[in-house]
Parts: sequence; C-alpha cells; structure tokens
Amino acid sequence: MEEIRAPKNFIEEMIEQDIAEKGLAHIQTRFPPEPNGYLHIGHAKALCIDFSIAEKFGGSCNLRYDDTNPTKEDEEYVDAIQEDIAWLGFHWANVFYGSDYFDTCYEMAVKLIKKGVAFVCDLGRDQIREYRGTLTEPGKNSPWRDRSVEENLNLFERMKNGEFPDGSRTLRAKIDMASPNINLRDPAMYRIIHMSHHHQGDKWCIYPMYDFAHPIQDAIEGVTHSLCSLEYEAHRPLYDWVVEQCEFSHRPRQIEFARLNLTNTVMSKRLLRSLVEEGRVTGWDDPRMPTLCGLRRRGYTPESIRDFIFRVGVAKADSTVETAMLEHCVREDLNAHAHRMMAVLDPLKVIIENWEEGEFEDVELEYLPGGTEKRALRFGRELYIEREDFSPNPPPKYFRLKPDGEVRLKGAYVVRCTGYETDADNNVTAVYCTYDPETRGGQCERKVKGTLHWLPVADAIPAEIRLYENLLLPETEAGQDFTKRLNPNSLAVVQGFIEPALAEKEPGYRCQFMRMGYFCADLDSTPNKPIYNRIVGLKDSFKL
RNA sequence: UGGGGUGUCGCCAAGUGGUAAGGCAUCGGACUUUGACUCCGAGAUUCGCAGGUUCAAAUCCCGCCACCCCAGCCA
Repeated sequence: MEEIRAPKNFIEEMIEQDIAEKGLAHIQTRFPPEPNGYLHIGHAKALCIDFSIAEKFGGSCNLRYDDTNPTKEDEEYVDAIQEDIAWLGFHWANVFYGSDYFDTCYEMAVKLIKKGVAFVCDLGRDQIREYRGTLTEPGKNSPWRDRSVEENLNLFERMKNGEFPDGSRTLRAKIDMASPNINLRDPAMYRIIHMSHHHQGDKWCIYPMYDFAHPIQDAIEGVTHSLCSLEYEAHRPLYDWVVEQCEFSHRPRQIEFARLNLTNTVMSKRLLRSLVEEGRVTGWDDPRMPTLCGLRRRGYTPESIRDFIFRVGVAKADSTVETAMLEHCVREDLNAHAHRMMAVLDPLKVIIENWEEGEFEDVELEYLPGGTEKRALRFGRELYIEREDFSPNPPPKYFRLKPDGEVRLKGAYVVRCTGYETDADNNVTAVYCTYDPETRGGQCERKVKGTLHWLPVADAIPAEIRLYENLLLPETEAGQDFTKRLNPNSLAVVQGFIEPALAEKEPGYRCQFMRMGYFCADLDSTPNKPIYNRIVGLKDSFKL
C-alpha cells in the first residue's frame, strides 16, 4: 500500500532548525518502551513518530527497553514488543537494554558525587516527602545533604555492595530544594532494590531512576532527539541537568508531544492488565483489546494503523481522537483489497418455487467489484438469506424483500416474493419466491432497488462469527467509573453460514461480507471450524 | 495556590502580521447487481474571552478565563 503523505509537524521543524544551526550530520531517535506490558495503539503513535522521523531525515531509530525498575518488568514482554513493532513495519537499527548501561550510570553517579552535586540521603520515604515541600511552599534541605565527598563515595559503594536494606538510603542530586519546579528539589537518582533483574540477574541491588538513566542512555547512544510525551515536559530541566553534569560531549535534545487518546478506549496499561487478570477478556490479544496484538487478531492491517497515526498528526494539545477515524482508515484499506464474500449471519430459508428440486446452476461472483477474478456459487431451489433482509410489514423505503416485492440475489436472479410462513409466535420461518429467468446476473437491464446476499442451503458451511463492539460504553452512559463503563455487549457470537470458497482460506484472510462489514479469519479457526472476527462494520450498513 | 504546558468547525489539525488548508464525522445530490464504495457539493464573517498596537491580527502587546501535567526511593 502506498504511504500516505507525511505531514510536516513541529518536531520536524525543530529538527530542521537543529540541523541548520548545529550542523547535525545524523539524526538518531529511539523508541523506549518499558517491558511491563504489551504495546497498544497509543504506543503506535510514539513508535510511528520515533521511527518515521528518523527515516525522514535519513537517520535511524533504536529500540531500547527502558528497564530500570525490576519490580515492574518482565522478559515476557520483550519478544512481544519486537513482534508488534515488526508487524507495524518498522525497522530498528539496534536493540538495546537500558540496563546494559548500568555500569556507566554507576560511574556517572560517582562522578556527580565527586563533583559535589550528588549525595547519599538517609531520609525515609515519608521524610523525603515532608522535606520536599509543596506546590506553593519551598522544601528544606536534607540533613544529609552536606556529607563529605568521601563519606558519600563510601556510602554509595556500600549501597551497591548490598550492605543496606531496601528503602534505607537513596542517592540524590543536589540541585535546589526551593526550586519552583518540584522535579528539581534534590530528586532521587538511585534507590536500593534487592531484587533480581529480568535482564541483569543479581548483578545489582541499586537501580537508577528514569530521570537519571534516560538522559545517560540517550547520550551514550548518540540520540540527537529524544521524543517523549507531554508529561515529561517538567522533567526536561532535569534531563538537561544530568547531561550537563555528566559532561557528555554529545547533547541529546528532548522534545515532547501529546499522547494519543481514543474515544471509547482504555489506554492505561494498569487497566488493560486488570482486564486480562480479571478474566474479562481472553488475554492481551483478545480482539477487543486496543493492544496491537489485539487489533492484529481482530484483523486490522498495519497499513491502516500507520495511516491513522499520520492522519492524527503531531501536536502539543491534549486531544481525544474519535474511533471513527481509525475505523475509516481500516475501511479504506480493506475496501481496496478485501474480497467480497457471501455469508449469512442469521439465516432465513427462501424457496424458489419455479426452480426444479435438485437442480443447480453455477453463478459467478467477482472477488472485487469490477475485478476479473471470480469463483462460482450454486444457485438452487433452497437458499438462505439474511433474516433482516425480509420484512412482512416493511416500513417506508424498505428496499429489501417484502411480500410481493422484488429484489436481486447478488450475482444471480431477480426474485419476487409470493408468500411466507410463520410459526405460532409469528416468526417468519420461510419465504416463497419465484425467479425471473430473464434476469440472469450480468445480462439484465432491469433495475431493482435492493440486492441481497444469499447462500445455497446445500452448500452453506456453518461458521462461528464474532461481532465486536467497543469494549467501553460512551462516557455519557456510565460516567467515570471504569467498571461500570465496560460494555456487556462487547462481543456477540453468532452461528452463521459461509460459502465454500471461504472455508478454505487461511487464518488472517480478510474479506467483506456483503452488507455486513469487514471480517477476518480468526487465528484459532481451522477449515473444519471457521471462525470470523468482524474488524469493523460497513458504514450505515444496517440503516433502513 | 508555585512551576510547566495547551486553547482554531462535533473530533483531530494546518496557519508564525496580509485577510481561516486538509482529514474524520455530519448534511445534500449523482452513480451503484453491497442502502457499501466512488463521485460532486454544503458548511468556522471567525480562531477561549476582553482590551490595545497596526492600513491590516488567529498570528504582536496587555488583562482575564478554562483545561492538562508535576509534591513516586514509577516510567
């Protein structure tokens, strides 16, 4: 699929300016996920920006696991993250682990101690909070702030050697306890955590904080532009402070942008994790999940997701994009490529009275409108149509089958309804029609308002069809209480029928069921047990 | 409340002193063997609000308002 136009955004302008002013020869970015969960559509934005900007300037982008906190991370997520990035179609120059730079981080910490701009603090968690002050009141210096360099060096080494319990001491930057920016009030740089790290094993029991490790990692890798979300804006002075104090010759620049929010979608890893753990979904790749693996499972194409991200754009204003935009992007992609197939979700039997019992005729159906590739379907006396495509008491402007009404059966003949049967509860059980032999598909001038999809009863293959709705109800329906916002009807499983040609397709095959929307053969489906997930409905397909 | 940000059509988003791009959604109309698709067309006298500077302001100045982020030994 052709790449959609890449809009020129403010980040690109800043980079162009840097290139002009600083004479940058190579643009280096990085995508730094913390391996504590699966990537979701929100990460896709960061990812697209990091990778595509590097690409646009002929530079490169590294994948770097931001794994400085062993209490929250797991190797389990590492492979999944790479798989999702690759699926989206991006290529990293290198895969790095932030934790592989722990030695350098340690050296830098020692350097800061020697320079007198870092100290070991014995204050406990609560005391640190008390000393920090508030938004309006300045903090006060820690009583340990003026320890000698020698003592700090000694203590810090002993922290590293595991002599002290968790939480007993921290290494803090010595900046300004009265700074109006709270992030600059002697922030912690290292903490003690006696826990083995998923990537470093038991080598360390002290771990650097994000604010200390990230700029160091960026500087080591030669990252020229460290792109991140808005909440790090107030951390930028600290980022710059670390780079400055560590005296790196290479100075990375942090630029922030607004993260992606989608209507009717949870984007918080904590909430997504709870959905998985509480069994409300089948896993991280449940097709209702906004995770990349969930969207993939549901049938979304990587192209459509990238297109969506580029259309959303990059800016600094908080925003919530309507899911309709995402859906438009998949429809646009699928409309061009997805084969049109016959499936009946809720069957209603039609008997063609003037068609001989046991007789069949092959009718040809195009895979794509106007396309040359075709396959055949047997037309016969007994057919299935969609239950909602017949109405004994049609409302005005009902174009589908109704008593004495005419309709075209896609690819086959025009039929006229002559009658119908109902059961004791007044449910329609069968519809009787006559066909007009003059109206064979492709060679008839006669126009009728409605065209229905259908399946021969003899050849229809049972299939499980899953119809998804948004996992969350609109906020207006359920307010802010997350649990109340979960949509109980987010999944409907229907036992329907599909045409024979479709039953042989591979899992992942995407198609459009006439008038029902776009579907994807589920990864769990087999030729004997076809399962189709609805990716997205057709626009206005069910409107009368 | 101190600091840092942001406010342009229902939702995103261009615009950087010269008279409001584009996309999604919506509404018309054409086409159609999917009420889909496609195709045409309609939409902000107005840029959070109020003053000011200027021949000219969404863009500059001033005051105000609203929303978001920061008081983790999370990232």
